[in-house]
Amino acid sequence: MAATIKDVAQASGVHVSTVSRTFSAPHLVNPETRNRVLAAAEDLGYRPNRAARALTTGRTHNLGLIVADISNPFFPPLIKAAQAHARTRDYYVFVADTDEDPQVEEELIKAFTKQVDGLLLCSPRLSNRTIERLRAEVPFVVVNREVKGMPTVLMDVGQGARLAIEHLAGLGHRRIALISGPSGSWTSKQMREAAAATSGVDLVFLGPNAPTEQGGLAAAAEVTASGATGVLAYNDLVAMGLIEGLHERGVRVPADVSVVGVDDIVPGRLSRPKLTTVAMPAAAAGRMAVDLLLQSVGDGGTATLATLATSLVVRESTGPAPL
Amino acid sequence: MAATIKDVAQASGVHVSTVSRTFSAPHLVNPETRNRVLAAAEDLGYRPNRAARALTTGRTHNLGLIVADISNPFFPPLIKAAQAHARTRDYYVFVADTDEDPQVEEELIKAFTKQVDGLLLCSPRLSNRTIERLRAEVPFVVVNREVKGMPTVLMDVGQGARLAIEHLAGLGHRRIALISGPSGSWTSKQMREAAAATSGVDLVFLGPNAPTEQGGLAAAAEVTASGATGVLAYNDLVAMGLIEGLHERGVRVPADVSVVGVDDIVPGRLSRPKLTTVAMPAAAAGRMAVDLLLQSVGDGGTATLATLATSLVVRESTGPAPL
DNA sequence: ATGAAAGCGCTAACAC
DNA sequence: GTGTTAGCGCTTTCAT
Repeated sequence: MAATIKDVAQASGVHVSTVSRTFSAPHLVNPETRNRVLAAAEDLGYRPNRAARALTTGRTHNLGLIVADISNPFFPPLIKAAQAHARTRDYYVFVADTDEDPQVEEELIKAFTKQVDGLLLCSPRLSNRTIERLRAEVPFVVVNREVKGMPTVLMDVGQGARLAIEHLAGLGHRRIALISGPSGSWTSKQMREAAAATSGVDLVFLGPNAPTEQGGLAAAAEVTASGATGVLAYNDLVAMGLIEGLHERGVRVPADVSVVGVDDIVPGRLSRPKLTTVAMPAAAAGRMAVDLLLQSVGDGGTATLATLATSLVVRESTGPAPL
Repeated sequence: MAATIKDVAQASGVHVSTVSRTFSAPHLVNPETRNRVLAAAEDLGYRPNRAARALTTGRTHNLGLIVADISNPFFPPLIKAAQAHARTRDYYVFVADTDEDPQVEEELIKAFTKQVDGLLLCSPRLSNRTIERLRAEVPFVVVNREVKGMPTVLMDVGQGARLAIEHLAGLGHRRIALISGPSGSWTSKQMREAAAATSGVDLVFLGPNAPTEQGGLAAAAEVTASGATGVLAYNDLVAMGLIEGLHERGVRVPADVSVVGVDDIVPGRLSRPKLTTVAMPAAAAGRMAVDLLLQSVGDGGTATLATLATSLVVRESTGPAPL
């Protein structure tokens, strides 16, 4: 059995409360006793039981992060940034993957409840109603989706989509296809609306599609059939899959069709052709989300909305429209 | 405040122990009372506090999974498989990323302690000695590394490396470069030893290298300088970076040099040329690790060693040696 | 500066 | 079948 506070108290000849103080309010205890306690603790390999501590304090100093698909390269930078940032605030973040399953997502939220002080919901697949209901159990901040009355971190894909389409239009493309993601996706909706607001180009909407390489691969046929020479894909994974699919059909990128992705994931920077993309500030979003969450944990939940700007990174997958 | 067991007891006119039983041993309570309790619980939105429960039972029904770099595509399938498998056993797994930092790794282990029943250490960067010491605090199973006296899941990279080199040799390559990973890597060592045991080829050892695309990119110069026409890279990421670096120098793959990776990550299946690679059974390893951990949690820790076979997947990045 | 005692939410004997 | 009583490991008044 691991040593408990009692063992340390006994070994150092003081009462448990003194041991407790030594760890949570060292300044309140006589340096001499403190050293004795510390020595005994060291000796026994004692570490405070965080779960037990949480039971009395109501604070676990843990944060949970729930993500739909950990294998999407978009998330790791967000996760890492969140973890690193939380650490500076003396918090740990534990991650769980829902595998895109709303039911699993709900279960995970419940499993996390009471073991964390708050939850980061990244691109949640749950309905707004469910999210609002679950909210009573544990503080949330939602990333990449708008849920009213809740702290939220958004990345301005609408702006990014606009940039991308202007870039394509500037290159002479007159017919542009938009490949959307999963049907309920907030991001897709934003992109669609932003695209619809631009003028001077012919828009065709394709999808819905799986937000993966497979989804992009599958969309290749539709794209060629659409007659579009420019494509804005739901995300980089889709864009890369699409490029592959186009390649298989003998369509060259960017000579025949230009494609731009969204996210700016690492593989897109190393693929051939290197992907032109709307860069999402994933790391900044992770940090911001932690900040909002900690703040909301502290004050009981102000519904701040943070919107982060996006930018366009032009690389090799876009070029002049064919004549 | 969320409802506690006491509230439910009060609301349903029974004692807390009865409420407790309705949740942890329903068959021991009269169906009638049970329903009354359940109704009250439902009504108050009560859910047992898992942390408090753990305090008395000693079982959290959580598992922790610690990984060096969550952005390496090798891990997500392992993580997902572990999670899914654990769920069937009524366990949840929470993930943390050490960012390749041993110090962070140790901190995370300590943070997890007492909040999980056991830990999955994937490709740990800690020294064996530290791992053995920390082991007293929480049960481990180690994946992708040999630590004596501890439950371990290994993938037989040695065998895979042999396969890869034979494949290359069969293609006529006489000079083969081996790009190793981080200096302390167990995997690198296995590969090196297996390679050294093969005959009939000229081996050159390159590295150590970062286990990432950047590492591969950086190794391109060494590879061309080495005069090798065949390369076995530490992992797929390195292989892909290398191919990119080779491409930048005008070296064609596989026409001029053949490269094989290790892992069989998804991006490698979609890159150009599609990567020939040693497939690691990541999902199976995840499931196996959970099994071993749960078993070791149950019986106090038998040090089973599971070694999973690897195989060679030949795709497009390898071809006949140039004349 | 330290001790005593109550209690966080829950389970687990042990009675009845 | 259900209530009673401890107690898990820790923090936190309140005394002293």
